[in-house]
Amino acid sequence: MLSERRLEVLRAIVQDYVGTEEPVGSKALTERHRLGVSPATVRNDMAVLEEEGYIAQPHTSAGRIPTDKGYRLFVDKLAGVKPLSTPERRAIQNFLDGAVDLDDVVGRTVRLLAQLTRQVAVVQYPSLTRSTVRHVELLSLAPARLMLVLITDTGRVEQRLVDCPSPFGEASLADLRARLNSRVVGRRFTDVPPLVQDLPESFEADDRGTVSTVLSTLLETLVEEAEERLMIGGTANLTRFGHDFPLTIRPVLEALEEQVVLLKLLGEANESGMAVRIGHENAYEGLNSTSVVSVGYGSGGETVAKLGVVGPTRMDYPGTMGAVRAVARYVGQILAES
Amino acid sequence: MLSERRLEVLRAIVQDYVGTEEPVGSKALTERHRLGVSPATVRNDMAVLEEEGYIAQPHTSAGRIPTDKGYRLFVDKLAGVKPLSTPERRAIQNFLDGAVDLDDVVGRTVRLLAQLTRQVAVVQYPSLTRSTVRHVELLSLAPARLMLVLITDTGRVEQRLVDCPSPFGEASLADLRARLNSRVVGRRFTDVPPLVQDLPESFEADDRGTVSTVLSTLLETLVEEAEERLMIGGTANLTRFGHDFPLTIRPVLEALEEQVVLLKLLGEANESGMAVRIGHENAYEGLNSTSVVSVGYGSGGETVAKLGVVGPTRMDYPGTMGAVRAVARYVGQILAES
DNA sequence: TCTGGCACTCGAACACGCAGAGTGCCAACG
DNA sequence: CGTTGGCACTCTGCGTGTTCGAGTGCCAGA
Repeated sequence: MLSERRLEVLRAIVQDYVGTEEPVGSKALTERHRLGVSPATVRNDMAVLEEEGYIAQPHTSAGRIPTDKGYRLFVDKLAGVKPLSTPERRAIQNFLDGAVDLDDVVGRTVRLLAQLTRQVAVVQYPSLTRSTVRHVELLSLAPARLMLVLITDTGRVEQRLVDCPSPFGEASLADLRARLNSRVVGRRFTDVPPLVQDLPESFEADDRGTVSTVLSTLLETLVEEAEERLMIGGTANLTRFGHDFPLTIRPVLEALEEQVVLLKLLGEANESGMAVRIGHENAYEGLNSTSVVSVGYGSGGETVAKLGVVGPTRMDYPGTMGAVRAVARYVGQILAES
Repeated sequence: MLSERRLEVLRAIVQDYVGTEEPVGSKALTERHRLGVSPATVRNDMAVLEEEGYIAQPHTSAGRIPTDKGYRLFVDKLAGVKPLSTPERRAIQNFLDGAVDLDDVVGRTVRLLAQLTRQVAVVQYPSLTRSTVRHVELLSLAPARLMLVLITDTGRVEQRLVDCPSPFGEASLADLRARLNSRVVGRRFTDVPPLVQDLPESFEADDRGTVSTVLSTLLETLVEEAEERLMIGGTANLTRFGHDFPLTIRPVLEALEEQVVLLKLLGEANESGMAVRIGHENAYEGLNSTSVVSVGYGSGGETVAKLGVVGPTRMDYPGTMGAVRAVARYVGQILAES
């Protein structure tokens, strides 16, 4: 176990490096932090920290920079979550309150998060899997063509065209609509399949084919939506990375276009709290030099989706975590209200 | 007017520069193109071209690179649109045919375009302004709360919550739904307002407030959708820009996040054909070192939206224009089928 | 009008030297 | 034993000077 002072030295290194983006040496450390010891002592401590793998030197005779392991220790033991200032909180709330629909909520959230953290923001649309059905609507577009519209309690709407095997009368349509709704409204998506399985049987032989088709389209929609949507913003912040440009930024941009990768990444967020994945802790190779801070959000204690930011491992963790948490909280509130 | 050979020299310069990304000199030109004259002659021609503003030297004693004006001439007079190969066409069609809904069509289109041109692709969702109404649905969520769902002929669905000033019975609801649909189905969005203006009058006094609210929400939806949605892809291709990185890429990323800017940009696409905006021809400053190739697409001769790519001014214009045009054509077909 | 030749210019690449920052180690001190 | 000051060493970064080569402009001649 590292002594108290050595931890303090590590904290100082992380803070300075995050601020200056330059390797930090022993002398500068003692000047900028009240460690109460001389540079020589700090040097000894640094040697130990390096041996343990918490810090490293880019080249001989340069200052030290934290390793992924060092950041990990910093996040776990040395840093709190920095709460936002009251004006910041107020600004968040005002900004989010202006949203008119779900797209707008997500859009505003992503811009807000990007601006607040000055990093790339990723927001997942509220998940359908956890949602409940608010309404199912069936519309007749042509004699043998229906449109199925599904409305969720998070305000999301999905529509599908259905080609019927045989013409379907208005009366049957109204009947199906009524029965379908009475069975599934208020139910969770995952609970729906068994509830509608026997529906075709109660219809006339002529209509059974169509009813089955409608049902399978409905179930398909639920499943397909497990592949969920994302919104991304703040990519211009990537240019702040600094030195070794194209090499760093390219794989990140590529990763951001791979929705699957991002969803997996967000998915790793711990159910309860916030997840911080640092550098190589990210399974996806392109993000090995970035950290991902993610958290779930939702209304009424239930997590309906995740959001987070992607930035350089050299980021202001307390501030970022504070911003991410605060935004998630307010989005949850907004969703609960609508 | 420039002589035939000088135009030929300009074409050669553009082609070589696009290929090599390096300033091209007189000697290299004569080696790589059968111009039939000596380097010295080419030098004289280059001096003229430079005087006229078609090419420039980065520094004295470097080769020449085309200016925006040079590219303009190249695009207008010297280059055709390079048609895609048959396998390419087939690949496009196969790829787009797999789409299941509108989101998917747009998503696939953007990926396709980015991959084909190796540049940033921008695709606008089919516009509502030009669309017609396929169906309006009203659902009762609570005694004084409705949901308005609007379905367009391009398969797009928009929903809005409506808080009623007074409770609204099922009978009135059905009545309103029927009358509304009989008036607006098949109509263009822009034609709708006058058609529904007198609707409230035909309802009971108690319900007029609600009917007005519903109508204004509907009209609002139409207007709001003038602010249309976009999908963007292929941003990782920006890293191919090369040398002077952060300076070039940053404003482009910023522009890409400003949907308003992009919409305006696409909007400039000529009704009939393709638009190519080169460098400083772009009104938006951040895109001064890029070119935008855009074109409208739609089903049945009608343009419902635009799509295009953003890339360095040093791009393969014939190839890019060919790809953009081909993709637009196939997307139009797909939309017409669904 | 085109061509070959020639002097000139300028940027890229490389070597050199210097200053500054930072380290590791050691001996001395409390 | 932990801490401290001192010292020699090792790098990187930067500015300078030099060379090399590509490319130009101009001119005289075909």
